[in-house]
Amino acid sequence: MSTLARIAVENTVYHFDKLFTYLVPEELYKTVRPGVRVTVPFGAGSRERVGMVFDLDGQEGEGIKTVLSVLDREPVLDREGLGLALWMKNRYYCTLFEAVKLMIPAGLHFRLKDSYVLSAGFTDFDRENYDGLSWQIIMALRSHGRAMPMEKLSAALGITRDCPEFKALQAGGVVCRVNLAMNRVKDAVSKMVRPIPGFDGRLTPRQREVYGVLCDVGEVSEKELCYFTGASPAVVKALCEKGAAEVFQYEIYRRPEALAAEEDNDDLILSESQQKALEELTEEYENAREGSRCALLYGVTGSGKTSVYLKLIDHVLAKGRGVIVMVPEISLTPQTLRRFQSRFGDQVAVFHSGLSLGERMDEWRRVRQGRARIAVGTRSAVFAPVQKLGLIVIDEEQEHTYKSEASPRYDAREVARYRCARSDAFCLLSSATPSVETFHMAREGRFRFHKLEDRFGRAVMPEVQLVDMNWEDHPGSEHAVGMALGEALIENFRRGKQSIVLLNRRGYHTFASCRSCREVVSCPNCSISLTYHTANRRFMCHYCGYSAPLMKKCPSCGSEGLAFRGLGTQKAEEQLRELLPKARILRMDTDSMSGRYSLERSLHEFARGEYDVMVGTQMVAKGLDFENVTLVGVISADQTLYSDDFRSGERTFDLLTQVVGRAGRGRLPGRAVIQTFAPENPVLGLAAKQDYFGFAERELAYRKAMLYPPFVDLLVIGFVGGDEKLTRRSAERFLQELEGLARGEYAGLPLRVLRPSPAAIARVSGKYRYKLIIKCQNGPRFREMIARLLTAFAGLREFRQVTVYADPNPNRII
DNA sequence: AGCACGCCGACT
DNA sequence: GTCGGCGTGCTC
Repeated sequence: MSTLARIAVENTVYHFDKLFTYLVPEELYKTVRPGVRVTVPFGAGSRERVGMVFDLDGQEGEGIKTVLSVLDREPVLDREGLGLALWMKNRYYCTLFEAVKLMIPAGLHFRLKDSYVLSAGFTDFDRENYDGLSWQIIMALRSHGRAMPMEKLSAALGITRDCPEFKALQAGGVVCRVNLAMNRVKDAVSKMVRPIPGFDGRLTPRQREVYGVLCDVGEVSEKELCYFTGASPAVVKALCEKGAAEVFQYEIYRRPEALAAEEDNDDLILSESQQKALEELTEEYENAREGSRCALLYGVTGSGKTSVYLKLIDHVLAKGRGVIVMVPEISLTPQTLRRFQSRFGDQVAVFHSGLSLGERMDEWRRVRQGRARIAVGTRSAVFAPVQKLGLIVIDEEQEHTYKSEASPRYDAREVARYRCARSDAFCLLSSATPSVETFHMAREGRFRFHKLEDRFGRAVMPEVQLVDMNWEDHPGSEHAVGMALGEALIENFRRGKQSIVLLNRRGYHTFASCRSCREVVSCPNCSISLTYHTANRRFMCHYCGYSAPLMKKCPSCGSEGLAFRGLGTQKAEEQLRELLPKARILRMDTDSMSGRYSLERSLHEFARGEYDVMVGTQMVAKGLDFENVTLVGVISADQTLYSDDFRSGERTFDLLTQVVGRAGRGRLPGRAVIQTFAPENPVLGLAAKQDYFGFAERELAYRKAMLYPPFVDLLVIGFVGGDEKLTRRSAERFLQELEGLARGEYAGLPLRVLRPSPAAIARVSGKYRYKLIIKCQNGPRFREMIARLLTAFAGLREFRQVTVYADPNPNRII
């Protein structure tokens, strides 16, 4: 009979994180189970912390402490979730509790508040024995009754944790410290009432009336019952006491989005190629053997990939299994959601960053209890506690948003594959422009490749025109819209059709530079220029949040000649208005779409034809489906090409393909005009031809030659510190240690390490950043070596002021 | 990241 | 002879 439990503890740091063994006291035998959270004493001061029970094993040993309390009645994680946390620690160099936190909605997180009470045996209420402040503390605690959080004590008496009188009271055993586990959000419960049928006892007229209503409706909330009958809660109470009704707690599920009014009962009609893909996928889903639990659905924009997987989901649900659908943030539009909700109704739970804590918690519970069997959402939806998982769909799998850029730096696509392997589920990647990594795997036969090469219905691929802006009259001048695009926009407007204009991200920034000293206005804390925001008339730093009001004089030389460069969406909107004075123009960017529902409303209005032109940043490029859009314009295609990152070609191709794909989705043919200063660039040429395969071959050849993924795995080690020299030396030292291990104990691992160098943005928030790029094969032995290095490095006193982190397969090299 | 332990200097 | 500075090491 085991009395030990192995527990992951919160707020540990990577280099000493592990499962800690605790003794389970007899009175907690029944409640301490894997997957429940407990509080445990931790560290030299045995301060109370939250922990997650992983298992009931453990080795008896020196200095084992005892579990203090249990926080959950029911496990919040199952065996699979616990296994996933262990896997994530190993793979992403995070702590176990960090991984655990990802799988539990924030609304269920506990925060321990340190609080104080008078000691149980304390009776010495003799004022003479205390100084003024001590007496005030005693009185405050006595009148409060319950445990009093430190913040309340501070607010009431102005004391701090380490004020001498307060410490003395603790040392003297008068006051003792306890911890309150606070849930961040209250449970969304309401008092429900239901009748006990066939009651024939005596009732007052009022009670009889209420009982009648209750029998008609069945279950209602007490509030509603009183509202409809005009009775008071006292009547309900009386009914319960007489045995005519009973009350129970019911969780109200707050739905993130209202269900669509129009029901989609029509069965989807698939084209021949969709039907073929569906049949193959269904067959594969049923007969998948070990190792082929993944497939790629490649389909050109507008080919109807969603319809295929909606049908596949039908099949999976019919077999009694659950589904996760991941979509990139950018295309989690109300349009997409509505398709799922109108088809699957309440079975769908939604997860994304726009939900409130309570909403996310409610959705999580519905999934955990099996009341919703489809989880739709962004990156974090991969952790949804779907029961009997049968399928994970990753829509637009190449999107960078699936990789977390903050710790734990997990990749939701990898987590998806891991979960599928564990649950014997099927993983479907879907895209019009698969990442070259995925394309490579499919081509190597690692998983099957299904193609939809034609647009759905009668729609055809748009005709694309690449315009060389070097021949425009005023190259690089204020005029964003060139002749060809301008004429196309006018023509399209004249024909009563809608247009979408994309302004590429980089060009969207407006920065200022001085006409006399040429200095660019930049952030004092970061090595980056400040961006001017018209909305608040301030210069802002997108990295550290620094901002400064619009200035007249140049901050470095003091002359009054600041010139604004770059083109913002507002500027583009103005130019479009000049060009098309009668057109109704909708500007879409994060500034104008800040409200929670303004995006949805704008899209709806655009769909209804209340606008002629939509202009915006990347948010107009993806996922939108309007059949009256027949023209797409790209103001400057080059910007993403110039970043010196190995994925820049891929990002450009993806963006252009996606935005071009917005045109001609209905019956009318579409066209696209792409403006560029580098028309000879092969990536642009291939994008204009919509030749994904040509692009992928070319890109793979480049990746192979330069030794980039998928031919190697990348691991970037980041170093951040306040002192530049020290930060650089820490990177050099890490390299030295790495070389030691790689030549010694870990000899033979395929490895290539680039010399440490400053990050692309060398300084952020006043801290210097260096990086070490490791090209490797990310296997268990390699990870073990890195884990050892990270642990050892944390022990080096010399570099205490430098923080180190490891980022496997980053989106971009910092 | 805390927190205690321990080894040196300034004080009653 | 003791209190407390912070440098060093551990966390069941």
